[in-house]
Amino acid sequence: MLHVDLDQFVAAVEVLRHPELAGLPVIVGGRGDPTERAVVSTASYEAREFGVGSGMPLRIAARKAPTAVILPVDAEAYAAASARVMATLRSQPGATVQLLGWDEAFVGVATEDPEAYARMLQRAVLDRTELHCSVGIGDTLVRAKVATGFGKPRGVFRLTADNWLEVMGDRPTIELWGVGTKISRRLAGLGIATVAELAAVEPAALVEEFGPKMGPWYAQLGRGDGTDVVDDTPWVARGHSRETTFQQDLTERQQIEDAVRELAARVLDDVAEEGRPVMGLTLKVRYAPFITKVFTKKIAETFDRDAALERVLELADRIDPDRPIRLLGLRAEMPMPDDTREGHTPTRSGW
DNA sequence: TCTGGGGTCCTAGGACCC
DNA sequence: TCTGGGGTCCTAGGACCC
Repeated sequence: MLHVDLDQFVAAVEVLRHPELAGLPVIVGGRGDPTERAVVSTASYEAREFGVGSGMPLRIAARKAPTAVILPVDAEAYAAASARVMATLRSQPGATVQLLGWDEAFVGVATEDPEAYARMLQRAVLDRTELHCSVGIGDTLVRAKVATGFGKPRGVFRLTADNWLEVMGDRPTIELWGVGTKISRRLAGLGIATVAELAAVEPAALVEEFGPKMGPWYAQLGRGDGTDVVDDTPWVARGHSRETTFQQDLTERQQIEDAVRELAARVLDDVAEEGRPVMGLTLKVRYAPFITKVFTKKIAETFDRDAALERVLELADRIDPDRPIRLLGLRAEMPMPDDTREGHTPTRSGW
């Protein structure tokens, strides 16, 4: 199968409608104001030359790239561009498309010449959307996804059981899809630093450290193994959430209650729009950069907005009003129509 | 002059039941 | 005269992804 990833997607969409920005360092993040608490969504390749990357505080990005053009996030524009890209992929002969996000998808297809098919996809996307993409080819989803990184920008790369260790073996485990800073550090603590070392480990040996599911899962990741099925079942959200980071910390009781009510309205509207009930609530409170508390409440399934709001306010009673509040978040969980899957391996998108 | 916002899934521990 | 063992549900927290 193939994995398609748009190159610097958000920045590319902005350049399309602001052609004068072509070739300039462009940073998209927050409301486009580098004095605010916000982070970089995407940086153009020119901006990356300055050491700017996604997830970086906007304030720091602006300091590193003083000449960069900083634009606000325009989610609707990216969603529209994304829809055109995905429609293009779906219209290709024999293609099964599994979305991974705004700018990524797996494409399942039976073909004798996947490289030619990949080039054909790139051409079709460019013709219809003026956007460039990179394509990974693999015999598992994991290998296809990792392969794309070697194809960037605008290229094609293939990873299979035959060349996986040759290409990935000496690289640190953090380069695997699903291994981040924490896990790579814990693996290193077990003497496992490289992909080859992870691939060689007995899956059961990782159970003690990572648990019955994640332990064997990481061993499998090291080998690049996993499913090779592209699943185009339409995605159904498990829940909806909203978060707000306040530009100035909240300190007054009334401010806090107002903020909770506003958050609840937005989240419950999202749920109501789908015509689905709420069955769980999670309130997140950040008192300081690293002190976050979550309060969870399972509730009787309800379509009643006022009833749900009551439960939100009950959770909010647990907020400590004497500590300044930097962030509030609320998540509503919805029952899954047919949630009877059992004995599943971890199923984060694409797994 | 640090660290957004919207998602997913897993794990551990306590409560409770038989 | 002292605490087994299996199971489920719930809550809180952690980790990762784009």
